Amino acid sequence: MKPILETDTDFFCDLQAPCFQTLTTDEVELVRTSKTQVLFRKGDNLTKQGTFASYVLFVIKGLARQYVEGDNNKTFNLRIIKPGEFVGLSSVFAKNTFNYSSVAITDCQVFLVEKEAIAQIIRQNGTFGLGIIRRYVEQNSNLYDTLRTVMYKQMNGRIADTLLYIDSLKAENPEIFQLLSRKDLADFAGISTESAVKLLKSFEKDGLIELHEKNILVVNHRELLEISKKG
Amino acid sequence: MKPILETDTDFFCDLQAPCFQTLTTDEVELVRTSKTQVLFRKGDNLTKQGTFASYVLFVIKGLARQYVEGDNNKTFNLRIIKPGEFVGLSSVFAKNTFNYSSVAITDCQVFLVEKEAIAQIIRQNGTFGLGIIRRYVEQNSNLYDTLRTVMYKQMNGRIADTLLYIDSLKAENPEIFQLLSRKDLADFAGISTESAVKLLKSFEKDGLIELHEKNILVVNHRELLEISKKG
DNA sequence: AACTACGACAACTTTTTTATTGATGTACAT
DNA sequence: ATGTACATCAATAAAAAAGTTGTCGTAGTT
Repeated sequence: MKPILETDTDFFCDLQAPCFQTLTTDEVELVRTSKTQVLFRKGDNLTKQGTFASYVLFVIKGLARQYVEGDNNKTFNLRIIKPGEFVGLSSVFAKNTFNYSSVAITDCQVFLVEKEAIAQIIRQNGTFGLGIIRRYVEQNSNLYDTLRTVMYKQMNGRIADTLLYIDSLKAENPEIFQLLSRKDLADFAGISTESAVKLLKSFEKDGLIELHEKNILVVNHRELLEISKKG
Repeated sequence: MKPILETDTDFFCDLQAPCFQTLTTDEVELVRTSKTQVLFRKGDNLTKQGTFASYVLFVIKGLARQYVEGDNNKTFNLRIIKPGEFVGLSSVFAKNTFNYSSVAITDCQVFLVEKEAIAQIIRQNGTFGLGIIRRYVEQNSNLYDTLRTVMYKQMNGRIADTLLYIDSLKAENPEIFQLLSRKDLADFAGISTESAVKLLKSFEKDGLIELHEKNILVVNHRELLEISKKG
């Protein structure tokens, strides 16, 4: 019997992703030997906040939602994780545990690399390290934006931000809105589900967006941006 | 701001579980410093088949379902994980990855111990090791039973086995059947959901069980056992 | 060839989850 | 004190998932 979900060979774009292009043959080999590939099905957790993190995840295919968990079932959505992105990078450098959870919103083909291998490669391959740092910096910057949004904006601005963010993913993932419930959107904006529903209706009435079941069409991008800025 | 889900102190039965009673003060300290505690919510994965396993999970509270994943969305349920049980023990000794998935069927308070700590304690505390081995052996034996069931029994025997197994958990967890769907039961028996539904009805007609929505009452234990034996 | 033991599919019903709406309460700002 | 910006609750509607049943096909048995 052969293992079913962990075969190396059945996924052609193995280490084809841009960020691995700078690796030497040896380094590719190191990654290859210390990696495993897993299919996360829609609904599976890629990471669970608080569990030990001994590896980094790299999404090859599929979409996931990253969120932080608070008390009594509150969740706050941070971002949509796309193919080509890492999850749990901080485990390599600092914290021993994942500081957020993430869940597949479509089936996700992911590979996992043990953190020691990543650390080793960064040590010896500056270009690769630079790429990692770049990603890190960007995530960090996004976090600041999010923080600002949560601290200073109110409902309208927040949901506008959320809509703009999700809409920005639509080019690559036209089905993205269908994958998110009203609660998911609310949790991106950090407002109650009911408020989200009401605001969406109100935005629709004002001709900013169109609601087609779960799909949302941004009609007046400019004005949404305005609302986002006003806060 | 204090961390929300990982506090040490907010769960009194910390290391009260029987299997930790033989630990010395030092050993308790070792566990304590290399553990983290996490609340898995209903539906969260405790483990995902194929991911790197650098720790062992110990369930303090709540129930989970352990299963193996096959091709195209087939899952086969292995057991219900109860409080006081370990998940992912094999990661300590052998395989570097979890060889099964598990998912919380109620909220689960769990603590995670890094495998090196467990290994260290086993090295120095034979009694503790013995307990671990005992668990291991039992799980192993159960696996053989399962294998036999799957290989040699047919529908009636399989679903009878499943009913008897779940029923055996009912004393401690009266709500257990309500936590499982027909598909879950079918996946314990390794048969199709439709077959499971039909068999349950037929067992009810024959007076072996009573179906009250999702709850199932085993009426004729003896005869079910008979069916299980006949295969 | 007829039979048995299933799984797969389709149609349908029931249950559960998600979405929606209005009403009420509260804290904070003006 | 009054208004604004929400959350929360409750009631309901709509959508999705789970459960049910009958029919059929196929593979292995007798």
